[in-house]
Amino acid sequence: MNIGDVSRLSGLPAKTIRYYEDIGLVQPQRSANGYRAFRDSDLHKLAFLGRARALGFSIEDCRGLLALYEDESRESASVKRIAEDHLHRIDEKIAQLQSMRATLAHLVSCCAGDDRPDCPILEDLGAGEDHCCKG
Amino acid sequence: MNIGDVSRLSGLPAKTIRYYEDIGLVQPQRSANGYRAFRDSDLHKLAFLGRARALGFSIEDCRGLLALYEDESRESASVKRIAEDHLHRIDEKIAQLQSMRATLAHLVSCCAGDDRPDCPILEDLGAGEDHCCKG
DNA sequence: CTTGACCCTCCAGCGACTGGAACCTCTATC
DNA sequence: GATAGAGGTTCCAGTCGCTGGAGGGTCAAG
Repeated sequence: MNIGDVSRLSGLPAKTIRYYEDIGLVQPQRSANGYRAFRDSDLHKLAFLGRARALGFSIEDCRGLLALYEDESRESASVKRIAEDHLHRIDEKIAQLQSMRATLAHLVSCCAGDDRPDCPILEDLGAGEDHCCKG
Repeated sequence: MNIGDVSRLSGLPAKTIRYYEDIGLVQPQRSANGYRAFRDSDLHKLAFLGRARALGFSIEDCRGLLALYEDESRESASVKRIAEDHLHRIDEKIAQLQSMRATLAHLVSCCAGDDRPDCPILEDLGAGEDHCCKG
C-alpha cells in the first residue's frame, strides 16, 4: 500500500503519517521507487494511533500504549495507569475551562452589547474586580 | 519600574513581558542603561493582558480587547462579540473533552488493572470496537 | 574589588502537526 | 514518444505562546 491508501483507510493525513514515521511510531518499508510500502500491520498501527490520539493521548502516551499493545506479556495495570493519568489531566482541563466559562459567561451576560462604550467586560479585565450588574 | 518590579506586580514572568513587547502589546520606554522603563500605564496594560489570558483569550483577541479598552469611542458590542466567540470556542472544547472523558472513563472502568495482559483499553484502540464489560 | 542580583539580546525548543517549494514517478491518453 | 495529471519524495518554515539557556552588561552593597 502507498501512503495515499493508508491515509484513506486510517483517516490520517499523509503528512501526519510521514511525521509518525519521522518520530519512529511506524517503520514502513520502501519500494524500489522510493515510495513507502505499508503492510497491513502498519495500517493497523496507524489506526490504533488515530484512535488513541482522538482520545487525547499525547504522542508519548501513544508510543507507550503501542509498545504495550505489541507486548504479549504486558500487565493491564500498565495500560490502566496511562489511561487514568490521562483521565485526570482531562478532568483538570475540563475544570479549568469550566471556571473560565463561568467567569466569561457572567461578564458577557452583563454587557449591553450596544453602541455605547461602557463595558463590564473591559472594566473587569482592567481592574480585576467585578463591575457587573451583580457585583 | 524595571521589568522585575512589573513582573512581581503583574504576576507575569519577565520572559513573557519581553515577549509581549516583541509582538507589540506593550511599548515600554528605555532608561539610559538600556533597561526597559515601565510606566504605570504599561503595568496596567500588562495586568489587563494577564487577566485576559487567564480567561483563555488568544493573544490576537487580547490585542483587540486592549485596543478597545484604549478606545474611548468603542461600542460595547465589539467587546461582547469577541467574548461570545471565545465563549463558544470554550464550549466546544469542553464538549470535546467531555466526550473523550466519557469514552476513556468507560474503558478504564472495564480494565482489571492487574498483572494479566488482557486489556479492554488496548482492544478498543486496536479494533475500534467496544470490547468492554457492557459491549 | 568582588559578589550577587538584576538586566540585556539572541537563538533554540516545546507539541503535533501543517503548508509549501521543488522535484521524481507512474499511468493514461493522444 | 510527448504530455498531463495524480500520485509520491525531501526539506524547510510556520503555527501558538511562551520558556530555557548562553553569553554578556549594570548596579548596589560589603
